[in-house]
Amino acid sequence: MRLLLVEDDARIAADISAVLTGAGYTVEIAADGENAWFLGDTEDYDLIVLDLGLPGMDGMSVLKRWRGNGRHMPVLVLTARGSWAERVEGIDAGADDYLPKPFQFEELLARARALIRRSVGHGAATIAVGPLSIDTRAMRVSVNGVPQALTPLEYRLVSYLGHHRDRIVPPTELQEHLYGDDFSRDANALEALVARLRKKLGAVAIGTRRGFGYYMGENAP
Amino acid sequence: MRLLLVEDDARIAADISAVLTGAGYTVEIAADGENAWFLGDTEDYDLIVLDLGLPGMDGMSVLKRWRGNGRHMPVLVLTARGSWAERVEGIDAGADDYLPKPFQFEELLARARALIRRSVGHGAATIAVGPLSIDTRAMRVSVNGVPQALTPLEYRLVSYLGHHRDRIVPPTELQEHLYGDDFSRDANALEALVARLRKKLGAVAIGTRRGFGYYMGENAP
DNA sequence: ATGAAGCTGACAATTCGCTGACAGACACTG
DNA sequence: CAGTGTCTGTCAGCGAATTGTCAGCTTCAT
Repeated sequence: MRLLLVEDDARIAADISAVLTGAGYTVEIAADGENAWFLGDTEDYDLIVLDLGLPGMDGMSVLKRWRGNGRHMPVLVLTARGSWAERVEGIDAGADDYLPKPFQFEELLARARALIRRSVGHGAATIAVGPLSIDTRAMRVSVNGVPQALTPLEYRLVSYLGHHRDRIVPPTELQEHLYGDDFSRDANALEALVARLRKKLGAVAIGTRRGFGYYMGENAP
Repeated sequence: MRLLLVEDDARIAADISAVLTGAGYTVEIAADGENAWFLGDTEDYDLIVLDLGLPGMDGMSVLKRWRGNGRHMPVLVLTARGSWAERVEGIDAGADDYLPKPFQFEELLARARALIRRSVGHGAATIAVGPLSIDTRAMRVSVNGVPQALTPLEYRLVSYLGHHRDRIVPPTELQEHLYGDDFSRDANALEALVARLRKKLGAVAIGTRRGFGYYMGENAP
């Protein structure tokens, strides 16, 4: 899962980023409105955490411009405490959820999970695909009810494919979501990762559509 | 189920009460500390929802006096957000759970249900995980019945993991709960703490899922 | 048939978590 | 006030798990 964190205070940004990274997300940071707008408009994120009150372009304007351009990724807005007017304005601007500052990191994670789930159309904390079940809260994957020992990277891949079940996911998209900005990796790293996963979960767990990408779930040609 | 709601703001009290009543609970309201203490000490409730910052006797003192008198009904404390010191003090005073304000009513209900379930399940005060038993009231941990001398920080870690048994707790979450917003500590501090604990409680007490976090209880693999 | 795309096993580099030693902060005691 | 002991953060080094890379192989589409 790839997140964009828009926050101008470097220290706060580092803290939040650490928490999100610890929860298994790939986090990129934008420190001002211009940059945030550009990244949000051109890149593909699973969630954007947007702090209002930025230098440069105002956070609310950034959000409005994204929505105006038809970008509809989930956006979680961090607001000042008790600012009701801001909330209302934000709802109109197209925010998906709010978190008044200061907040518990745990709550940020819970809301992030909820938003990501909702955005891809699943209501439950556990996603079931064929013989697999993915518990996004315990970060555990079971095959026919038997829990599997997955490494963090493996889990992130399964989780992403599970959230986008029945859809072909191009390798480039997967690389972006797994590795973020870091382009240093060989394309083969992903293939090796898939191979290791299939060995653990069974060959049927992840399908390949040659020339297009990988998928989980039903996707017969 | 009979609940006591301790809240001085009449409007907020009415709102919360309506929600709880709607969920099928019988709700009584105490608007100040003296009254709350009297009711909690003489009546029998399945759960007490306690807002701190009351007129008259302070909420924390009320809680301490209840516990001092041997009353051990579950208490859910509503705290100001981000007040780490308050939380720690509350743990010591004997609170069973926390909810930072403002909160979603849905979450209040969920936590209330969990607390009530837990309290009827096994006497509330002790959590048993494998060879460990954690007496949350006496703040004492035993291994196979043998009491262990734990330092305050060690106890807080065990207690937190015990309350979240069978769940992977990411290191960032633990750091937040142990150290509050102060992220200046080296990540290694937590690891050192875990190492010391394992030396006291036995290596099996706390498990590690590399790349994910720590856990107590069943969580293989 | 043939080249491209994808798979796989082996190996190496890197990261992560554990541990023992040490030091500063603090409280308690004589 | 000095001395002592406890608690906890920091450091450095070790071992192991994780992950990237490479080379050769298989499969597929045209």
